[in-house]
Amino acid sequence: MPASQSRRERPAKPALTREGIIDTAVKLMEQEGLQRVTMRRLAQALDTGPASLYVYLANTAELHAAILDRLLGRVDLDVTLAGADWRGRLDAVLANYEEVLFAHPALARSALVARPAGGNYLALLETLLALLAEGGVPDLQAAWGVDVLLQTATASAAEHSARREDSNAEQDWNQLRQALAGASPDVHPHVRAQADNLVSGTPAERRRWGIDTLLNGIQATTPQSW
Amino acid sequence: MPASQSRRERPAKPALTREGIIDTAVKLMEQEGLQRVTMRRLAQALDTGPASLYVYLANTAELHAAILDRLLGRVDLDVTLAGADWRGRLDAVLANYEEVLFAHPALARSALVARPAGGNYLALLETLLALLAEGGVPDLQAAWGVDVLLQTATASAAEHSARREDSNAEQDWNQLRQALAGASPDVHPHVRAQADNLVSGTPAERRRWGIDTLLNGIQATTPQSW
DNA sequence: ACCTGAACACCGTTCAAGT
DNA sequence: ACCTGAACACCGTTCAAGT
Repeated sequence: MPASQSRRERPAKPALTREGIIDTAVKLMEQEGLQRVTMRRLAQALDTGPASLYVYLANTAELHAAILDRLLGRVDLDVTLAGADWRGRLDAVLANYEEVLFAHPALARSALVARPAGGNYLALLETLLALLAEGGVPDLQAAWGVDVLLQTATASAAEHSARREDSNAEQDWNQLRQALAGASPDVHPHVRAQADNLVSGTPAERRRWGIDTLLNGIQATTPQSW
Repeated sequence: MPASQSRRERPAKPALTREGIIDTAVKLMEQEGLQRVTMRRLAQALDTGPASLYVYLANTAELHAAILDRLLGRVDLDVTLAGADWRGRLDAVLANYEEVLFAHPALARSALVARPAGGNYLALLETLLALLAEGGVPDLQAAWGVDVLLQTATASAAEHSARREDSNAEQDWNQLRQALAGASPDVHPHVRAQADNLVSGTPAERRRWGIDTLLNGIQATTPQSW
């Protein structure tokens, strides 16, 4: 019996690869949330020490970016809504993008800062640019527009998913409602008058309006116009 | 000599108060950055143990929220640009808001998730709502609009300041430029064609266009229109 | 009521040494 | 080249005990 087979308590430990590490990281995130995907825990899941991961990943930020790009692969870019025009399809893609991020607030937050540069992000950009082109949006406006569209969708996902996950975020929200409703009509007349409007609408309604607003603005606003 | 004066190596240790703690936290942040404002370091700066802070603050998130509201007090809401219309003034307020957040990327990031409910935030909302009202923007559109305007400004600050602070974020950016420029004309034709446009413009130009785009959209888009 | 020492249960990252 | 044990320098939060 060769020495390599003498101890077989666990399934053969697979060789470390960047892909394999990220696979495990995604699984770990799905089971325990991104906040549990630390270098140490990930190493433990891979049956090694944390130092080993630094052969494949420069730091935690790079790990999170890699996880994000993996997740972006789940966004359905081939939405074929029967009879939907380009706006309807663009809305569907962004809604789906938000849904994917919605499951992982911390990831959405990191997406706002560390732009992914992976293949799946490129594919998402391509789809959005194609839809804007189909809608006759001039090139530069479309290019700058996708940025704002994605930024809004990402921020939205970060906010709403955090509100669901952290009980603190929900408390913050209630505190804000109270502060708005209790605003003095003398000091903050507009806030007071608009207290209800400021918190009205479902997340879906807000998103829908936000995207529509952005699209209307993007179509109407030439960068050189001022 | 009373016992209370027998040891006087350091200036009399001031009694802990929430305000005092946050004062110290803001100073600490200015000197060493938000990432250094931990419960432990803050306690050290206050010449006490970390457990003492939990009498006044429920957790680190609450600490960061309090710091944020303090900083919001520095946004100049009385911009009186000679001859500027409401749009010009709104742009100035948001530019100033971004500047204030720009100095502290981590804070900008937290602002996206934990909405501040303090007095300074209320004052900012009031100013923005007043400017939109002056511009004749219908109430509901104005209420939903300030949200998107602030969200965009916040996300923008978070992104650009992170790029300045983390050398990693700058690397990410360069990687993205490369990925865009190197996109295959067959697989990602729109991305390839728009590679330059996607990264063109200064942050200021982008912000200006973004706000203008948003305002045009907000004015043109009724929530009930679909 | 307010404050705190000490502990619990963790982190990221580096580096010299091994294979 | 790849991998790792061990260490360095930290974290947030709790809780029993003190004043």
